[in-house]
Amino acid sequence: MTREEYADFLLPNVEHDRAYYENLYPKRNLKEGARVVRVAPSPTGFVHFGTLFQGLMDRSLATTSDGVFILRIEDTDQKRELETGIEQILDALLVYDIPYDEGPISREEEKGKYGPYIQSKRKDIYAAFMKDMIIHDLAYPSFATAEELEEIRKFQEGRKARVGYYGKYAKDRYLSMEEVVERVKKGEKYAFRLKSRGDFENKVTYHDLVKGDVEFPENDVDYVLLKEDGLPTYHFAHVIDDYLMQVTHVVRGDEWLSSLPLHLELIKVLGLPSVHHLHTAPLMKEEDGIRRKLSKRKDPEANVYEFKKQGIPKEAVKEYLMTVINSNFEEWRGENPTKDILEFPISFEKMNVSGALFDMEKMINLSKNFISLLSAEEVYERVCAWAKDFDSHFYTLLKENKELSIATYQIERGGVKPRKDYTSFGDIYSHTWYMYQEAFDEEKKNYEFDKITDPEEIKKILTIYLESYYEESDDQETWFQKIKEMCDQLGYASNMKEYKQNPENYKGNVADVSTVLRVALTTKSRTPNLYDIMQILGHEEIKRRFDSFQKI
RNA sequence: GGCCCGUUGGUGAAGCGGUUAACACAUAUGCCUUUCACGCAUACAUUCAUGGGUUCAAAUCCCGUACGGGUCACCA
Repeated sequence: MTREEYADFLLPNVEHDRAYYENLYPKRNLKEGARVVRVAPSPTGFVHFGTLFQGLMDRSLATTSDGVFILRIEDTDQKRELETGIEQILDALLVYDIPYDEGPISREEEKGKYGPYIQSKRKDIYAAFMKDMIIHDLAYPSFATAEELEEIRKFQEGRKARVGYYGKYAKDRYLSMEEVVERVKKGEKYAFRLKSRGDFENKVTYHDLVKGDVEFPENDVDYVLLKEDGLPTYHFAHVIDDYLMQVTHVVRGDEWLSSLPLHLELIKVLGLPSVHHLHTAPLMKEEDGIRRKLSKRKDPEANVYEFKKQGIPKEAVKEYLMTVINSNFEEWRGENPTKDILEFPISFEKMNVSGALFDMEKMINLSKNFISLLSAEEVYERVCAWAKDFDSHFYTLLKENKELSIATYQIERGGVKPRKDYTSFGDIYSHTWYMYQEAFDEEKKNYEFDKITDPEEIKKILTIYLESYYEESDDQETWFQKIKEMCDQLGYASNMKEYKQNPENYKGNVADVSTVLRVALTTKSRTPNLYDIMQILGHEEIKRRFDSFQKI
């Protein structure tokens, strides 16, 4: 039996050979230095923050070098696959506006000439490569069951030996073709393993673009490459895909660093051109004094959907991500406040090596700043889009009160010192509900009177103000002048400096009186400019709110 | 346990043999102000995990230790 016949026997019905696929894809015609990168999530749960992190990094790396950004779905684990996993990934990249040049656009359709981009559709390709490996005696079928592997492990642990299927422990690598054929014919199940030629005693160094020089022993473990179900493991699949898709830079989380020796051996043994690697540190979370990776299971903030739900603008999320990816981003942003985030010259050297703590405060700050720079109309558009999905009550309010909403967002917006009190779109209602008549009547009111709390005094101020001083057509200066006049009449200081010098001469000051008006109208002691609020509410509504207060 | 990687303020970090150890977020105080937010000002690492070495000189180079993280699957 020749090795070719042997390979045919083990992998029948494989339509094409390795060379066929190698000639199938045209060589990419890119300019010098162009980077071809890919993000390769597996559809096994909600979309992790890390996927977005890597997606943005890849998009940036590709864009700044006139390269290509590929989305590839790694769905070779059928047990863990989620039904809507692929859709969620596609949706997340769409929502966060991280476009890819090649990849699936739905479960059936895709764009790009180097596909398929969903690994489960590439089964034949992996089989073709495996067949080639069998012919060249680089891999072998292994019948080892989970129980047998467990036994080997226990034995190794008992002797304090390194665990794993390697060297003399890898019994099946010594099987003859005849023995294999016999066992296969008996119906025994098998997977394909690498026939490693590495030597653990041999140290090699590799230059990772993020981690720098890394030294480790050669791989000598016969890892499974093709599983019993015919699907490849990650190690086998990504090496072949990255080769066929002509990826130049493998960007991935640093949990992969320890399997780099295996990947380097595969690349070498298959005779593939070398690629650059970037092993990036994960986002961490600190809890009870210990740091750990942001976890899908335990941390809601690891789910990208959470940010959408909270109403944090996608731009702010990306800005935050970029500050973690390259720490000099903020400096650049300071100098280029209006440029597209993808114009930032991202660099390998600046990528963080250790693993940053996820900082929600920082993200909120970025969100706040971003929202403060939008126009009132933009805020309205965005908050509507958010409320449509997450707050139907607010959504109807917004739709029925477009002018009023925009006028409200206009308060202290624009100019060099824009107001920054909205931390997210989800936060806006709590700052603005009192502007809507309907909401004002519905909400449970907790009047936050501060200095002046005597109900009779408050009622007196409101009555006198409305009867003798309030004039809707007044400009802000006149409006305030009149409040001051009222203060003088009622024994409150109209001049703050004077009041500070001799507080005992007065019942209170103009700030205290303003607070009474503010609270009576909004229930809150802290609001944006009161004059603007009163202009928007209008005479009638002001009177209505004052009157309703008189009854309490 | 083996093998890798890391350690500069509360957080992200700049720093690449000689610096008052940048900057941003957070925190505190003050100023401004009709409230709040904004803005402005000031404060916050007597020291770069730790011990030793090299050097005229170390956060920066070397070695050890401690601590933290990752990984040791027919999961990715």
